[in-house]
Amino acid sequence: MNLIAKPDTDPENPGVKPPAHEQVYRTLREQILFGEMAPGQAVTIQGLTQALGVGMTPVREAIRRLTSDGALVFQGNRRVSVPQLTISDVEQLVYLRKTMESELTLRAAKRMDDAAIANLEQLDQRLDRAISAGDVVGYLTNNYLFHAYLYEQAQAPVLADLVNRVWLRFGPSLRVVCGRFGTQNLADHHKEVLEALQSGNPDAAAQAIVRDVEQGMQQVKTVLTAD
Amino acid sequence: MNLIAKPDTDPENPGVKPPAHEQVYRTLREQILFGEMAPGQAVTIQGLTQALGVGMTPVREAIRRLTSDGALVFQGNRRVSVPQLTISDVEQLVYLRKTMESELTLRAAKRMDDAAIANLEQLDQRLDRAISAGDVVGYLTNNYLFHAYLYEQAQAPVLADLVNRVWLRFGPSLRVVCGRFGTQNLADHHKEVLEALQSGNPDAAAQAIVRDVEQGMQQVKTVLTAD
DNA sequence: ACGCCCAGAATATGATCAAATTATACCAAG
DNA sequence: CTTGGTATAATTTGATCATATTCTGGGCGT
Repeated sequence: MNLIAKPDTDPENPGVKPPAHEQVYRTLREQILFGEMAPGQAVTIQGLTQALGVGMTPVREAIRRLTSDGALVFQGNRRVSVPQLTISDVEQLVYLRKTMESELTLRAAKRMDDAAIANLEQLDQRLDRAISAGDVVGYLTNNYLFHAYLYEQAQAPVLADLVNRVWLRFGPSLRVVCGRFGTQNLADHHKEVLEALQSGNPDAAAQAIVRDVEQGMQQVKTVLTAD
Repeated sequence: MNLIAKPDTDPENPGVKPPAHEQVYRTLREQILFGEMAPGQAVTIQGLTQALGVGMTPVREAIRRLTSDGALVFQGNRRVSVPQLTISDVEQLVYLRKTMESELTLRAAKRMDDAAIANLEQLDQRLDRAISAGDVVGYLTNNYLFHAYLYEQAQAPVLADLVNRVWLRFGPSLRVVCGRFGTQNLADHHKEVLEALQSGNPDAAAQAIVRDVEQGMQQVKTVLTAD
């Protein structure tokens, strides 16, 4: 075994360098999740090879994964684009989010200790700061991180995986919501979630998440019907 | 021998030839779904290029889609293999199947007319013939087709898409179930579903599907604990 | 308006490089 | 002398790129 220091500067997983197609996937995924791509926007392979400075094979693989995730859609002929949600889509996503995210919250609440709850509270404070500053990308990022950390505590990777897939579908639409309402008017129910966790009431936490989902998705539906 | 269907003999969409990566994806997907691949089995890119007679780029894209589906898993290093389910995985899949498939059945039952119910009954009869003949692949195929046709009637593509993803996860394990129990002992609750549909009782149909899911998943869990 | 032609983009292959697993040889200990 | 382990060599496999081919879509001419 070689114990000599490696010139690898990966902060998260030292010694392991993710392949290019993995990096391209993560980059595009974040751009979609945090509203840097608009619904209906076309995505071309050659455009991404130039923008990201990699070959086309990694780009192709990333696009395949994202289409399988529902984050991108085939446009019949061989074009892909960011999906535009219909009312029916949103209504199905609401059902999925309510059932799966409440279940995840229930499981997480039964497992979280004080340190984990404190971590979650810290994430929510960052979210509040982003809202106060009117930072749209910061809002979307920290809102996602809040939910993702909560669901990670449930120790249910299969469920969490599907929820992530669902989030990828309405990510681009969230950006449109912020553009219409602004970050100031985006009240959430995270405080209720935290209070329920601190008082050891899993059912109350799950119900608060359901309210959070309903309120957020209602805004998406409002923006869609406005077109 | 080329394992991929010829483009000229495409039965579904005449005149349109799907690209190679799409055909590779469908081929592998069916092999996983219908038990032609064993849990834990390694999947190599170069092996598939030779077996399917195509280049490596289409194979890579198909593998990326399948890993995103959860039908294949990264093995830490850059190898992929057919996943081996844990008890926790199965338990999460049970929750997902019960909530999503009962919802889909509910929606389908409210929409289906007599012709659609007759089609479903015909699919169930084919399933019975496969069981009588001891045809394992025929059983798995027709069982999938029964559920897939039912859920398709719900006109809820987002929900149906996620259910498909869930099925891909336990597909390989179903083959093991058949190997242990044989097709003769695989009672299902399809007749109850059909009766509920014919008598116009959506709730009863959904409850019958829940029983079908519970019974099938119980067998998977039994096989897993036997190891 | 209809059909043909051309530019551009996507598909697919093979070649090349890098990483990992397997095989082999060598050394040491019992 | 055999056996266990480790280090090294060889083969297999994965990752990436550059290139050739095919197809879609728009523009031009009739």
